[in-house]
Amino acid sequence: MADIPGSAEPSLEDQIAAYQREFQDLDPQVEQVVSALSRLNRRMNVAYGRQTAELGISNAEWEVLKALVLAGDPYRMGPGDLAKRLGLTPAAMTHRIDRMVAEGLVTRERDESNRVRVIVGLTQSGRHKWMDAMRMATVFEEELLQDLSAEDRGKLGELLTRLLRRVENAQPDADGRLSDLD
Amino acid sequence: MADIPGSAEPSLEDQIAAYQREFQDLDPQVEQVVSALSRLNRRMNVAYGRQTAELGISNAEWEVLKALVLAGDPYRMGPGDLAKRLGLTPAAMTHRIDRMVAEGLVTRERDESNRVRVIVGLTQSGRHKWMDAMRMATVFEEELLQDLSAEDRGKLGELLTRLLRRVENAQPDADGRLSDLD
DNA sequence: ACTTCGAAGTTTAGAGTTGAAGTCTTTGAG
DNA sequence: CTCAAAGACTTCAACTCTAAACTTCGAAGT
Repeated sequence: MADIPGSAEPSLEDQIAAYQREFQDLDPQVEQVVSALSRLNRRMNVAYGRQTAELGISNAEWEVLKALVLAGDPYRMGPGDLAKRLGLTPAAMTHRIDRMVAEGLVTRERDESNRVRVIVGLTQSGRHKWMDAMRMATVFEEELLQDLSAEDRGKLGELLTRLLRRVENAQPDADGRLSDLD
Repeated sequence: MADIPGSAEPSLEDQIAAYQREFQDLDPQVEQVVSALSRLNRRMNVAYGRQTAELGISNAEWEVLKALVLAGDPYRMGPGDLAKRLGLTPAAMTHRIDRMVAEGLVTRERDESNRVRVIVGLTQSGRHKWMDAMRMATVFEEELLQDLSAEDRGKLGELLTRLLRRVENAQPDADGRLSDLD
């Protein structure tokens, strides 16, 4: 038959076993953490993608809405700042805003006090979309953590935050291009 | 001056505070876990990207090498299986393989026993690249977890694995398209 | 055998991104 | 006051991915 061996997605355990087989100096405990983290994050993004798709927006658009809402009250930012925040090039931001203006999620106006600048503002519709997406996301997240006791949740948050702090201190924003936002 | 308010990346705490300000029914403990997870994963990918770039390959190419190595001894897979494994469309896989063949990282041959099939195989050079990338990755990962005791590492791995299991049971591979691999 | 169906890869068209070049304001040095 | 340099955004060309059409080979039915 000469079947090609591996194909469908292996279980986490099988994968770690494969890593150890192919690469001796590997701490399985470390690999467990790293692989689970990566895989979990991926699955979560798939879930978010499904939810935003249901609302008729893309994940990319959701991120722009998030950035604007989290910016606070006037809900306005310049394209350049948005680009930095989302980890995109300004060019990509220009196009993304084009689309979102066409869909009525944001507005684009020139800053009258400094006519080089552009201001992107959230529309009512954009704000509502964000709220809807947020409601769906929190339901999903609550469900995800359902099996964990309050204590475990706290511990998990603390451990992750410690790791995060370590990475952020090690590579202090470097080029400023960090991709997606939370 | 009329400066646009938010711009550079906020700290994790500030961001969670912003979420609570804009969206009342939010469990801060849940949000802490989710945001830290997402952010950490992102930073790690940036780090991996820098490392693979140093070796002259892209993150995308690294993933193909990983899949082939983890497949085990003959280090061969069909493009379709590779695509499923990496969460790409077969079309994207075709192009990716084109590039990697040109760079000498993999070979492409027709399966003589079934001439519809194609077999992608790892070259010596591809295997070495993977080894080099792996060495760099493990150094980084070890450093990342440096502050955590063995006990904490175990606990973290266990908690993440529990979450992962929950997500995987909830959405059992759905379309089979899950994007990147660990 | 002949024909049809299905599976595996490739090709093509379109969406989205990047890096580099271009445009238009603002700033500041002479 | 003028003009060069810097900054903010946009435009352009090249690249990568997706979805859908297409090609080819193999398997199964009649």
